[in-house]
Amino acid sequence: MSYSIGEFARLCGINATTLRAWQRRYGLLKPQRTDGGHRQYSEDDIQQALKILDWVKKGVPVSQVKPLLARPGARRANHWLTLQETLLQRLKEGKIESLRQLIYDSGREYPRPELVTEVLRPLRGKVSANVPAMMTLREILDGIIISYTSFCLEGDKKAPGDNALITGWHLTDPCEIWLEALRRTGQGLRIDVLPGLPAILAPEIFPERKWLLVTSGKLTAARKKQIDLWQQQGISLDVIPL
DNA sequence: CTTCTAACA
DNA sequence: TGTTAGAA
Repeated sequence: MSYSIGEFARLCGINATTLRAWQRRYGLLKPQRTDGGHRQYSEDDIQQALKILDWVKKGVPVSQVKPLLARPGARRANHWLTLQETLLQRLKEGKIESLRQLIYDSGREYPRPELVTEVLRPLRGKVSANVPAMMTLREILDGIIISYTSFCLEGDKKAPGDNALITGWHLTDPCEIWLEALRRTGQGLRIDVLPGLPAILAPEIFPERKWLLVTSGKLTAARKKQIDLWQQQGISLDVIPL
C-alpha cells in the first residue's frame, strides 16, 4: 500500500508543500517515484514521519532531525532516570568535577532541549527540598548549569545569527532563565542572558534585539496587555511560559 | 490532482 | 521555517 503526497499529508498532518520542502532542504523522507515522477509514500515513511514529528515536538529544529533518525538510539524508558541518578549521586558525594564532566558530555550526546527537560529540570527537582544541605547541593548544581550554559552560548557567538536577550519576567526561579537559554543553544541564535529578575522590564531600549521572556504563573490580562504594547512598538518578543 | 523553482514573511 | 506564486 502506498500513498500520494496529498493522502500522506492528510495522514500525518503535514502540508504537502512542507513535505516537499523537508525533502529538498533536509533530505527528510525520500519516497519512491512513479514513472510520472509522483511521490509514493510507504508505511515505513509514516513511521519516519511520526518520529520526525516527535523530535519537532521536543523542540529540535527540523534542520537537525536527520542525524537523530539514523541513530539506533533505542533509549530504554528509564534511560533518563539512570542518568539523573548518576548525576545526583555525584552531586551528593561532592564529586563536582566529575558531575560537571558528565553534564558537558551529555550535552554533546543529546539534543539540548531533551537534556533540559528530561535530565536537568528533573534533577533540580530532586534537590529542591527545603533543607539547608539540599539547598547547598542545588546551588552547586545551578552553578554548573550556569557555567555550562555560558559555555554553550559562547560557542554560538562564533556563528552568525540574530542577537537575542533572555531574562525572567514574573519569575521566581532565576535558574530557569539559564535552562531556557540552554535549551535554545545551537539553533542559530546569539543569546545574552540577563540573569536577574528585574521587577520591571524595558525591552524598548534594545528594540533591535529579539527578547525572550521566561515567565511563570498565569498570563494575566494585564500581562497580555503589556506584551501587546511592546509588540506594537515593533519589539520582537517571545514569552516562554513554564 | 501532481511536479518544480524562486521568492516572501 | 513554512508558505505562496506561477508554470508545466
